[in-house]
Amino acid sequence: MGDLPWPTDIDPRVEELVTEVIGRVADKWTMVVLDVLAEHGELRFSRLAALSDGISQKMLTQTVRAMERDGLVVRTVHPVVPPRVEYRLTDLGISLAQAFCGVWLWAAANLERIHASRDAFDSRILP
Amino acid sequence: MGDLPWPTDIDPRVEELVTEVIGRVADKWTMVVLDVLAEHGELRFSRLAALSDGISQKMLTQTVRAMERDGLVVRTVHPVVPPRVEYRLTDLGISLAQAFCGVWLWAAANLERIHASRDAFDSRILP
DNA sequence: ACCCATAGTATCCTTTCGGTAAGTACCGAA
DNA sequence: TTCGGTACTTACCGAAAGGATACTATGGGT
Repeated sequence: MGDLPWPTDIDPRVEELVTEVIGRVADKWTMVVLDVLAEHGELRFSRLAALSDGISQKMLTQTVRAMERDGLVVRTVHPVVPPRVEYRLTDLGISLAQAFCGVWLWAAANLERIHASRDAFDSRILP
Repeated sequence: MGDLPWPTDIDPRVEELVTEVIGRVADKWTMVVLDVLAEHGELRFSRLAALSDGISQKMLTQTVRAMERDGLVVRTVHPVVPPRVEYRLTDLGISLAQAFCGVWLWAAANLERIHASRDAFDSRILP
């Protein structure tokens, strides 16, 4: 085994950093926001909230700030009243969205297998 | 905008299910275990624990059980004493590992950009 | 003088996460 | 008879995530 199509001989120090970055970035809301911004381009806060189904204002602010810090989105504040703030992906954010595309497609393609497996597992252990 | 290289016209009901699956699967420990099993093939519980750096016994049991339920790993119990339990990825698990490969490579390739962005962000808002 | 809209903060509170530590079952070896 | 080795399970507890709600700042319109 170990013959998967990617390098396995990575510096463990780098591996640790990568794990940390993935843990940060592979969060539910980050992926949703990433997806929404990838599909719709630049969006204002309230529109982004409406499109990110189920997110709370607090979580959206938090998510989008962390993404800005990581260089995934740019946040443009227009000094007007009422406030107008626009969010869009950076090149880095777009490249991450493309990387996640594989996971997204995998999930879509295997939805039924996963649910079938869950049902089988549950009826195996519960009466 | 919206000209990203994947379909955007998905049934919202499916989209919701996909989000749920991704949320389930894109968990820190699941990704670590997935990676370890992809690299090492079949492993016993204690070896898997040792290779999944930083995980507790409880979390490993929990993670691996959820993965079994979702059909990502098979758990083989050998009825011997002391107990011997082996874990390996299913085809579904392997395909997920491959899908995440893109994210992994992205993280490895952009580590420095991310940390640079964080440093810049932090020195911009903190004194 | 008052109201509105937007993009937040701040606060409270509940749920979940996750670590430690202890207990369990089993049988063969000493 | 007691010990050891493996793979758990259970109980407990503090930390952190995350939802709901209320509050803030601002200036233009009426």
